[in-house]
Amino acid sequence: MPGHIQSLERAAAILRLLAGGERRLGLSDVASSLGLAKGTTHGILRTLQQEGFVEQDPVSGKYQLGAELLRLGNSYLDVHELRARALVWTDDLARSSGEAAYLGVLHQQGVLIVHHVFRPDDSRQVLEVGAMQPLHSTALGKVLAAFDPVAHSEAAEGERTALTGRTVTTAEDFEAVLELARARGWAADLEETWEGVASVAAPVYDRRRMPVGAVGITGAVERVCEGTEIRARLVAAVRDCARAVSRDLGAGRF
Amino acid sequence: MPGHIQSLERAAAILRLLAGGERRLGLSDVASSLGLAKGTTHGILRTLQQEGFVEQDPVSGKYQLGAELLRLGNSYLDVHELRARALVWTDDLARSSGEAAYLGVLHQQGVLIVHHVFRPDDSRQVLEVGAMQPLHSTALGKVLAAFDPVAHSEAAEGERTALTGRTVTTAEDFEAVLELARARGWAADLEETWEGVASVAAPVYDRRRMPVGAVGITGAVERVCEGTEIRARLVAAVRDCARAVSRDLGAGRF
DNA sequence: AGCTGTGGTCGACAATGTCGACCACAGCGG
DNA sequence: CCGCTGTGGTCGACATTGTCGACCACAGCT
Repeated sequence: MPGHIQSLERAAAILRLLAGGERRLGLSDVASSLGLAKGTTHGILRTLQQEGFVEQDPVSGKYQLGAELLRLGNSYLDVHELRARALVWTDDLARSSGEAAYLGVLHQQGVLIVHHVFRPDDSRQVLEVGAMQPLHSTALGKVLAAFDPVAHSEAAEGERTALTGRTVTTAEDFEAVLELARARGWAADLEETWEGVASVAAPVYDRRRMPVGAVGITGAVERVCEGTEIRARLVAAVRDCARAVSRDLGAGRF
Repeated sequence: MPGHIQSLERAAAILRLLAGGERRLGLSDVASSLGLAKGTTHGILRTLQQEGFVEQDPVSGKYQLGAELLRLGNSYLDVHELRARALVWTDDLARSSGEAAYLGVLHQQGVLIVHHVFRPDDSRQVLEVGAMQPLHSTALGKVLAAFDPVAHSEAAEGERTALTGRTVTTAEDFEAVLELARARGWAADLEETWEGVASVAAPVYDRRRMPVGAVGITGAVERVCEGTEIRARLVAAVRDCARAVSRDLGAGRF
């Protein structure tokens, strides 16, 4: 049995390394970072380059990620059934709530944003599709951790770094937060990830009633909150959206 | 010399195959499509799955692209210098022109959209970042083919399929179109790709004065055109934007 | 010049990935 | 109900394939 293909694992490690570092990396950097021989690293990089997964700056010789990854990532979105179903509903959610709407799924130890609808005003906003958010501090992450067992263990085992003064970091407090989310059917993030920013999210279920993702909205705490709580109207809008997407996926009535 | 790593090339072929087909593919489909033994294919797929590049539907056993590709594709955008410089200028372009703005680069035989600013109204629009456009019929593609020698040979060798009745397909006509683009410094697409849709684009240069991409706008022909020509105001806006981005990249004055 | 770094090449060696037969299971039709 | 045919998946022998580390050419500093 060819357990796992070594060269592929190494290629993946190289890609992740290039994705992590802000700027381009040289051949020697890559080789030493992964503990590989230069020749080996060069062979992998050359092949990755030929396939378009990696590009090389002709003058400096440094390597960076390639365009083919963007194209394939886009194709991933096309195939994604959850995202396809959620497109129209999240659009309505952003419109009715007046805030940016997000759709996230569990990926490794975080939430991967697979859809993002801009807040419906003319402000300049950057698209966050493909970005990762922490499980322990965001509304999307808490929802996943509360309702998806896999996400729960990832969140429990992972580190809970304090991103603001309000971030929940201890295991007991975090479990209490998840318990509350399970009881209420939704989760909130009150300046626990970014100062001045709050979010609400609710789970999306598939036809087997298994949680497959979370939808939510994020916005300035002054707009999203009323006192120390999320505005009830927004909570209702998010939950309605999550139910609508779940129904589209075949989860039936609740 | 380890020419090219076979297993990596095969893995890339599998990913492209999965990206091409609309729906998920089974192990046997993949193996027969690529002419590989099932065992070999399974080994590659298993590794790709472990690395997150491929996901497997637990019930049907079919394979599809994985979330890690989206994450890496997003990282590619972060590193992309051209895109980073263009962010603010394309935003202004969309605002001043009232149309959707695009930034594209050459990738294989087409234009890869690396940035897309929605038309500034409340209509529902789908993000096209990561999508590909043809070189021979779109304004972005013509600009690249006219100014970038590599793009030119790709376009000349590639097939020019007629997407509408107005698509330029013969080699002579196409070269004339490119000559016009070089003379004017910009290119147009008057319903040559989609019925009722027109676009304008201009080239972006880097610090070595080499063309590295193209910016442009796309919109309904009634709004973008005046008679049989693009509105002069929009052409000027696109060219200004292209110059601004080029200047940001260090191309200096023209 | 000479040093030290870079990316890149080469060839020997064996670890590695490949192949094709084989297995367990599921769905279908007789 | 039972084989048939399809699926995804496993296994072990074989040799192809990728790996290693020394080596090369070049560039930028001392």
